[in-house]
Amino acid sequence: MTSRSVTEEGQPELVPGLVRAQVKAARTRAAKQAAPTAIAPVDPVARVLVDTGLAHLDRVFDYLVPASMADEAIPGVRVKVRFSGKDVDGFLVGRQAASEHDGRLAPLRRVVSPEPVLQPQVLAAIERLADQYAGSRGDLLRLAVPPRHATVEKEPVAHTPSTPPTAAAAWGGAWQGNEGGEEFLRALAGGASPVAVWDAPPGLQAFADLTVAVAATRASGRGVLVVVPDAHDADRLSLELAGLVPDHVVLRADAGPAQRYRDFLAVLRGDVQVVIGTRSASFAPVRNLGLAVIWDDGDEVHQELRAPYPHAREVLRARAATEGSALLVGAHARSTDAQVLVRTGVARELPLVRTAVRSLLTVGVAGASDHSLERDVHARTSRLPREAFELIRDALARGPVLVQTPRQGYAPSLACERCRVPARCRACEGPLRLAAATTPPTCAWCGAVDDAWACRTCGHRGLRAPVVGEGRTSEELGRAFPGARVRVSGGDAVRRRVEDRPGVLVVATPGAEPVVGLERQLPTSPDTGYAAVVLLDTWLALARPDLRVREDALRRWMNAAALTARGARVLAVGDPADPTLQALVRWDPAGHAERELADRASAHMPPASRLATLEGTPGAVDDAMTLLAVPPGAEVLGPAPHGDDAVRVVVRVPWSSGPALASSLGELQRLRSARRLDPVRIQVDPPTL
DNA sequence: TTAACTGGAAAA
DNA sequence: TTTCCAGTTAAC
Repeated sequence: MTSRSVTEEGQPELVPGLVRAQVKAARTRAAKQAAPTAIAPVDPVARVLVDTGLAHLDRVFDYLVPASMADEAIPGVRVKVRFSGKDVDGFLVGRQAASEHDGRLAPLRRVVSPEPVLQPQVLAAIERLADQYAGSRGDLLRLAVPPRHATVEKEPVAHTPSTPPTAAAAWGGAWQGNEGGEEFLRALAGGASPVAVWDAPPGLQAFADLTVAVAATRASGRGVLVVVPDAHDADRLSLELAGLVPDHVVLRADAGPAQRYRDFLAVLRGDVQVVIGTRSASFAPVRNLGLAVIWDDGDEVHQELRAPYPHAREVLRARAATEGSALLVGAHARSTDAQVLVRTGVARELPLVRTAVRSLLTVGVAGASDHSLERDVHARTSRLPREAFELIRDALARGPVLVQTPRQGYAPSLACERCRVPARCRACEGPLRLAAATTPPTCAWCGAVDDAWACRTCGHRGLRAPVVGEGRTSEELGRAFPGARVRVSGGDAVRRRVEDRPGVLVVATPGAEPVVGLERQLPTSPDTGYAAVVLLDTWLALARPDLRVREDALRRWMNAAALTARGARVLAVGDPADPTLQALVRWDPAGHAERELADRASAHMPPASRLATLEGTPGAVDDAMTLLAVPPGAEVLGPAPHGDDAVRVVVRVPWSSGPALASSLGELQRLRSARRLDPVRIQVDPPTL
């Protein structure tokens, strides 16, 4: 106060810089109060989605647009606004002439960037997903819009002229393996938007078909978004697309923030209209989206791990529905979720042409039943029935051979040799393991050594190792086929490619199977691929106590079998009477999905029924359940202990009550947030329990 | 962060 | 009944 007046009077200052700054600030403040900022002449009200992190405030709030921001404050831009005393981030989602709000409106503080990063179509999909997953728009926005990178935004736009769509003449021969395939293509090319479940034929040609579907959509002037499980698939598809649709981009989740934002802007600005990527790409703002594709939707990596845990298939479904685009759910093995789309009439199916499959490969089962194990010396010593041994030996002479062996840790690692009951620790019931071939069995939990183990069920003293890692399998196979070059892929040493030559024996865990051919090279013909594929220990893949074991096992087997060359043989080692193995032998993805769905229906399990989980401290979950208005016909299971001092409740409803359940859960989240209750983690449609 | 609102107790 | 205060709630 005194120092200010001193300055006004022009007398000497003690701290000149500081005093001058204070005076300046005071004058600015005064000026602001005297002349309130001018408001934009047209549509002065901005609708803003404010990121408060609070579920009950997850909606738009109105702000005034200062005249200075009139041109930049367009729908989709990031803004800063004052919200209950704090500066918070938000997205401007609309402009209008007036507000419904009867209080005073605060002005926008700042338009953070002129880029309209939140496109209205993407917002529409987010609204839908927020309802479906009882989640907040804010959480979904974090998944949909990458963090801003100012430097990248200022980079000059490299304008590459878009390549004209390819002529239909180049599509000959594609989609012959599926009933209704050509019709689907014609619909895409003609600008229509079919929704289809595609049973992709085995062989490396599936991505060639996919490429043609992309080209057909481009020919109608529309954009395409393809979501694949991992970066290897993205690279392979990108390679396939290079010929027909060179103008595409691969969005990489593992790229740095700058590259991610650069690619995002290229898509946003319409520089590229064909996008490939993993699940985080499912929100990419592709211009004039004509086709959304999810490849291998049964792969668990399509499940988002951040709230509200949307599945990429559901994100693409929302995108296709709100943008009126086509949707293709494609895989070698049909998921039960895809089957629901078929069953409910949402999607038409593109089933396999039986004769086409028969010309591509033959599948057999080598019975490793107890009976044949006793007769077959090979099976006893190396888990490899004679039939499999002979197939590998013969096929190695023609080309590379793939042996798929279940991943370590699928099941307890030691079991009774005779009755196969898992071996457990006498002290703590933990699973027994072998650290090395020469050490005695040791408990994986408490470390107790048990060198005098005997089976508690049958008294037998012999142990077998049902889960043999790819390391030991490769040793065994190396001994069985001394001339072969053994290549191992799995764990953290995944091999993408393997050379196309006879004598190469690949041992891989499910999902880590290398593709035959060179890294930057397309399959040269339908004859590229493994000469044979052997699936070991199939009973083990079916032994997991998981709701989706069967569909997951068939998916992993079919994906491995699909890497074969035309005319190859596939042999599964397992029980010939098992229905899932029979579906593999008949190559019947649709029938298996239908039977699995029927089983789930009779067991009231998803996706035939729909469920949601609520997790949290016992008190929080209890409060939540009191507040939750469950729809009629709902069953509440639990609470059951879940992790350290947390419990979980499962709410199950008939399929038709899914939306009602989601809406009750959304209401619950808003109520909880408004009352500041302890957090509860809610997951709608969790893939497994 | 803060203004507006609520409800209960004290003052009139 | 009015006034005051503390705690709660909405938040543009």
